[in-house]
Amino acid sequence: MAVDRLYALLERLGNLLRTEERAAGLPHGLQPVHLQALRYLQSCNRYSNTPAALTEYLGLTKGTVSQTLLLLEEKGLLRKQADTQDRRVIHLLLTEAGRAVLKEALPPELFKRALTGLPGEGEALEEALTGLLRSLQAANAQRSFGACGTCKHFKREGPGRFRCGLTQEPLSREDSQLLCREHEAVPPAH
Amino acid sequence: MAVDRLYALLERLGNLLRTEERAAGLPHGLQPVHLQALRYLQSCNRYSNTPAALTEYLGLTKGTVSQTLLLLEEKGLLRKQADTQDRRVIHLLLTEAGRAVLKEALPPELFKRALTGLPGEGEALEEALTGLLRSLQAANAQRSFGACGTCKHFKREGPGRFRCGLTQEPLSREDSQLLCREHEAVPPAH
DNA sequence: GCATTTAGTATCGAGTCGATACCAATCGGC
DNA sequence: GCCGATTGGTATCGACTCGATACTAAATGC
Repeated sequence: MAVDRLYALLERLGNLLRTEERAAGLPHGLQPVHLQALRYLQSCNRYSNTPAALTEYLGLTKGTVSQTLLLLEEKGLLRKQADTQDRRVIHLLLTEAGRAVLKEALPPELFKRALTGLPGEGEALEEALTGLLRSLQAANAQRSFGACGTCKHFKREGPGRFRCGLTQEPLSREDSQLLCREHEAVPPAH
Repeated sequence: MAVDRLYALLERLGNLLRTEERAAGLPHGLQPVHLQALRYLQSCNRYSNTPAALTEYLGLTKGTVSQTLLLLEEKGLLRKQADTQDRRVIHLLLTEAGRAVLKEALPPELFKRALTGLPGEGEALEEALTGLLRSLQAANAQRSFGACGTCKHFKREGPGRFRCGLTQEPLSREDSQLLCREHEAVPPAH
């Protein structure tokens, strides 16, 4: 029974967010999925700003995402840059216009206002939702797209010096806060 | 900053649910919004099973919802019944087939599985999400569509005997658990 | 080297969704 | 009562999402 109620709650919240997002994108002629793509590209690292990564993130098919990107490029909100190593790969970079739109539209004003009344800045809620999301992603065999610094491959080498255990690349403090498509959550301590 | 993270979390959860829902509806040729409509109609009371109420619940326009209902009626998942009092109003009733589809499809299997691992049956999460939803609905000047028994018009008249302070109608125990479009949350105690 | 896999694009059709226009019934003044 | 305003619902249209399928090109594996 509790499962049904939780499901209904999440569905309703999702719809509300979507409606808000639709309204927020309307002045710019953007749909919810466009804003979501822009937001992802703004917060992902340099290995995860490709159509394929975005496809996994959004949970859509690559054909659908390809169309979305075409539209965003036409509107001048992002540009494509060929990868120097792998000539099949394309990197998606937000333009200044893209950043500006995002800054104006997300999160929607009403969402921010509704959240100010939340107890304890919503820390507990954030933790609970993260747990739920990880659980759902695990059940779906989906990537988690967490922040680099919370990944099990993340290694501390000194004050302000980090490294990725997977690519062996050094990481800056800013890097550690970006989303990574290779992210794997640290298994919870028992 | 915490607002951004919370927003991202909710957006992602919403997308995941939507993807699940899409998959769950596919075998029946139904879209997410169709399942949502069926679920609402299953759990709302007899004053709230109209196109207008569903429109408010889903946050769409009445034209859009009218189309959705046309499709569901064609598929034999619901039937329409004219109101005896107000001849403009139509009541939407799930058919057996509609109930069957819903029972099979929602909540999606993976969601149920993901939730079993949640601490404390998710009671705390449910409470937090309810608070967030109410807050968002208030900010949006939207109706809350809560269960009748949690409404400020709900009156206890004795063991198992209730009454709605708005319509003055007597309510059964089952009535008290159904969603109502006139629902207004009890203001939180200070 | 050659089959397989992976990254991305192109095209098509089904369907959502909002906007606009419309009709019928009810309600509110008076 | 009566007439304008409001409410409940439908119809139609166009923009857009999304999945499915088919395709190209580059990389990978054996």
